[in-house]
Amino acid sequence: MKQISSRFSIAVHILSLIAVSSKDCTGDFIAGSVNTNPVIIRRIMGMLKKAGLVDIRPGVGGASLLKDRDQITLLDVYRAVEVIEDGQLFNFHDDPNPQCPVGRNIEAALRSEMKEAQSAMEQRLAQVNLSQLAAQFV
Amino acid sequence: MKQISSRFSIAVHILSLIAVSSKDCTGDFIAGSVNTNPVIIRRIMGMLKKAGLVDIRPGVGGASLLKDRDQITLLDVYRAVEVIEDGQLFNFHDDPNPQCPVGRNIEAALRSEMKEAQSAMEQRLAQVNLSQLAAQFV
DNA sequence: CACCGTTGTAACCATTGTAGTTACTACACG
DNA sequence: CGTGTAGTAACTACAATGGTTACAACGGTG
Repeated sequence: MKQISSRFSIAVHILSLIAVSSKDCTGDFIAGSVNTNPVIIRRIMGMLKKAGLVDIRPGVGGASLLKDRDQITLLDVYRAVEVIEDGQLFNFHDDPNPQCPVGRNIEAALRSEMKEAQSAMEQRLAQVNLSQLAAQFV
Repeated sequence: MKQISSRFSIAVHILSLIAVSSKDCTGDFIAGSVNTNPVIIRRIMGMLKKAGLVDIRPGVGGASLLKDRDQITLLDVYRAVEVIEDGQLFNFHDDPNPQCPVGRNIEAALRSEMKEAQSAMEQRLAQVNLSQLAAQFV
């Protein structure tokens, strides 16, 4: 299966850098720490900006957090960069046969469980914020 | 992002059919209820067979469960069909820069949280078995 | 045994998401 | 104005997915 995109881990990396770094964080500087192309960083920072997590200064460069470090959770970051259709982690096969009792009823039953499982994961992500994470790499 | 493959929902559909159906479940019959190509069904049933969940009779056709309905959880099905590298739902970007304090330490910290989030989802899937699901479509 | 329906695969295709690259424009400041 | 940065568009390469056709292997039944 396709894993959840590394955009998420890169985004967390970006925000951590901005959080702990006193100096100006330019896209190229971040790209050096993440070890990837600056355009990748700019794309993801664009998503973080759109989500209202960071402020980016065009022209002169540099980024800063728009919220307090302990107000940004991993779920916020996940939601900012993992744009899925309808936010549904699980895919459901199209058009089960309504003539069949199983085909007719399985969708509602299974979708409910899928939603619960996804929610369990998201709740766990919501428990961790940037401060807690940054404290782990002293 | 790419959603979790519909193989999972189809696999649950297949097992539900086998569980509630008294007559022989052939691949073509199941394909009719799922509303897809029989080869898709055979591929997924092959995974379920390899996982030890079902027994399939070649030649004459027909499948049956190898475990009791309440001994097969959604997590069993998920693990049977969603084969990910190392079983890791989250992807982590390669080779953060070890020269940078953030790049050097973020991987361990973040991987730990990713593991917890994935585990939370899987634990939720493990709470539901085929009997409970089948009971929902009376 | 011959036939028939089924399972088990291999091969191929179109579509989509991902990650990366190059190139260019827009912007802010000294 | 010149420099360095952000913001994008366009393109490539690669992999997963879902689907399709085709064919071999298998197991009963007439």
